[in-house]
Amino acid sequence: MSEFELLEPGAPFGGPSAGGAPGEGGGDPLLDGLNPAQERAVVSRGPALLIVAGAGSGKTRVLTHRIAHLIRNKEAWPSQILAITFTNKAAAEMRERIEGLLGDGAQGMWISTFHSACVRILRREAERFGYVSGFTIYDSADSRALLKRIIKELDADTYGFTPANAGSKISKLKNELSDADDYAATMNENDPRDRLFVEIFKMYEQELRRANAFDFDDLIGQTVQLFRAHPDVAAVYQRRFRHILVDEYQDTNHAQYSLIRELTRAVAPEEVDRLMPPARERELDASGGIPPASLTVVGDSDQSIYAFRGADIRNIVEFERDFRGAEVVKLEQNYRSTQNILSAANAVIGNNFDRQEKNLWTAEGDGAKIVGFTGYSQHDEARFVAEEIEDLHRAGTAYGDIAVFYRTNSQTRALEELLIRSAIPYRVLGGTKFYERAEIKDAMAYLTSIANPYDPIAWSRLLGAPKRGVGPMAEAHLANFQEAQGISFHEAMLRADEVGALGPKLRGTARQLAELLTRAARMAVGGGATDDSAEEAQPAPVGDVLKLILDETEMIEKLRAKRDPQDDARAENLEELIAVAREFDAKQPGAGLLAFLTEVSLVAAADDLDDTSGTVSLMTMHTAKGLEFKAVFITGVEEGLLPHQMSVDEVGGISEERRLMYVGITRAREQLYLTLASTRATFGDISVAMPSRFLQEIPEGLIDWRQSPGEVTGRGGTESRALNAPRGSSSGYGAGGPRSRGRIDSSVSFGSSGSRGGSGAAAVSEPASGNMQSALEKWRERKRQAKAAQAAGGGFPNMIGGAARDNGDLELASGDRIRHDEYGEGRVTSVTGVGSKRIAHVVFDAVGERKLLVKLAPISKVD
DNA sequence: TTGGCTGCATTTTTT
DNA sequence: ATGCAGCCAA
Repeated sequence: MSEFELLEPGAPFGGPSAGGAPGEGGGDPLLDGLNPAQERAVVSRGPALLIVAGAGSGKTRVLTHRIAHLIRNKEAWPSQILAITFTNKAAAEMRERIEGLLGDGAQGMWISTFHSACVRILRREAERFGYVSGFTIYDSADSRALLKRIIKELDADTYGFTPANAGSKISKLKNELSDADDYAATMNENDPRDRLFVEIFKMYEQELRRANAFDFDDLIGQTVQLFRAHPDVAAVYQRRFRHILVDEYQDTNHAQYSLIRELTRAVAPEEVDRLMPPARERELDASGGIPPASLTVVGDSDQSIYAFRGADIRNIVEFERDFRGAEVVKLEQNYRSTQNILSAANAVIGNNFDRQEKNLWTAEGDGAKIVGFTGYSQHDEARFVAEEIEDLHRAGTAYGDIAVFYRTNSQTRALEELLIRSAIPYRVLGGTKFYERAEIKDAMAYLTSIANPYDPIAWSRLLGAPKRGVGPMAEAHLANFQEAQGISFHEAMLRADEVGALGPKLRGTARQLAELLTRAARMAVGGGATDDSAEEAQPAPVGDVLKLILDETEMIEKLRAKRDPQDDARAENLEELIAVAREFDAKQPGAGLLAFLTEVSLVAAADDLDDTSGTVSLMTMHTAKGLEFKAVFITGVEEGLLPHQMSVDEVGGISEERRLMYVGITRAREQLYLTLASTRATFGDISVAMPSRFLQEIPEGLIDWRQSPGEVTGRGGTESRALNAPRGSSSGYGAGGPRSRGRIDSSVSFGSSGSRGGSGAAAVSEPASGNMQSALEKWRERKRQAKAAQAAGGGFPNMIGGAARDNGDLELASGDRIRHDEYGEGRVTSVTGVGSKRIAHVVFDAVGERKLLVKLAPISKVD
């Protein structure tokens, strides 16, 4: 491949810097404006370097400048650089910044994620170990689909196995580079569950191989195995990459660590002799081997938040012991946040006992105080967030500079609802990703199957989408035939006539489908030219292949023909997919179907951040890592949520949650909001939420409570103080500045007729002190208002009323007269259910009998 | 075989 | 509350 040609010119290897003495300032533009620690991190040379980079300490700058410095000084060729990041987004940004420093000089560098780098290697070397270069990459949904079949076949569900738990167990093992045999060797022989798991694991591996597919974890693990089993293959990369740089090193797992180890191994003299092309004199050390690559890792153990998926914090903690002669540079000066924000971050993280001391500081000022707010419910909390965002926006902060973080994806609902209502443009990062949508997966299944006609998951999926009368029975017959003949699924369908059990109609359908896939496959590789002319045979653009599939299957038309408005959205998503493919074709002409599939498989949540301009960003705190915003809201700062309930019994769980909180806090440049709710609905039931312990770890002077937890629970006293609520010296509700607090309550009834807007605004416009008395008073006032709102009736039934409306303690009994916004008046015949699930059976005068959820229905009592 | 209905589990974070 | 899975009827 062409990358290797870049090795040609004689390059000095890790030797004394050939040119311009670094470090002497000397107006080197790459060192201008760096602080001493940063400069050291750029110019240091040696076998290994650990850059301990606190949040916001300019590590990307250091990393990019270090690479540019190596190139500029002719210490390395671009092709000898391997830079590994965690997300594609980070990789793209790094490449961009290096190009900014070097121009075209960045050509030929490998700047990618662990996963992309491994795919690249595996595709090139796949044949060596029984795979084909066109292998499919299974995402977790695909893995689960496969596991589901296996568990069913083994009847393992009766032992409590689910695709999810078996999958995560397998994933954990693979991250440790263990296989089924390793597990079998250490398991309890007498435990049937263990033995069954080994069965599942083995069958899973076998099926993956048969499908010519890798799962996510394999990408790393198999690359390591490849290097270990084939030293000559490893030597190619060990020789090639002279400088390896790894970002977010604290989040590497054992497999990734091993990969780095393999890549930074010296090449033994006897391997050198087998190298193609022959090694050059200057590449060799005294023994006749090739010396190990230099390794630079950047990380911050305080930001390690992926232990749950195998990240091993020891990788960074023990780096110095691991890589002899390693130098350590600490970056502690923060260039991102105000001192108040940093103090809060330091205070929180300081409660983790087993950490290296590190203190972020900034030369900038204290900045604004952190704002705290406690809502009565998650809707109340969300409303506060929405209103603050409006205020920020009015005051000149762009929407794109604002982010809202949360612990779990399910928290987006309430937030989205209020943002929509407030007409605030926003986007949700992560969560249900574009490529996880059913219709997109359907369409992608065709492309996957074209690239890999042995993939049963893709094939099975495309059979049923769109519906064409092929059910489980027909699928099983075809699959059996496929397996018995050892042919691809496409061939099996092409020869459907030989499958006795199939009716004539199904045979026809199968053949037709096979012909379409074959035609598309021929298009994808290049017009089906003969071997000799293969070079001229141009592979068709991915967009054209996709278009052919969608046209022939009429997937879009069929969706449009349905009545459900959701299906219109699905059709649009498919149009969007075509656009995505076309864009890919334009950006990487001739890259081909396989490259497109790879890219799609490896896009991460944070990757589609690119076009964040003009919208508020919503994301989990995990997704937020590596990003920064002028204003940040951290929501749901409650016990059970942050720290999450699931983490409390796990060893080290709380510490990890604390680091997550730390990551969240340190994303903010100027303004930080911490919000929570005193009650939260989970599974439809409402439960009381306690403020997070992390709140108490923040010095009280740093937080300006707009509404403290004490005020909201009504049990003010103790909690107020514990939670730094302003005692007496309240900066309470409404005293916060030139804003009209009234909006908070008026928006409760947003969407209903404006008839009671006035009273709502009046009710809370008076400043209140943070004591219990007034908190209670306010709470009562709120209730009164809510009642008044109901009594007023009227309003728009279609507004997202459910959330804002909460009839709460509305008591109904058989015989009561009520008024419904839509149905008019009626009489209650009975009330069933309890609590929030009470249902009123009502006979309406106009429309007859209806069943209504008392809590949420737009109803009120008529006296 | 499909589509609709009912019942149930769901909520930790992701390359 | 919602979405998915499994069951049943057409």
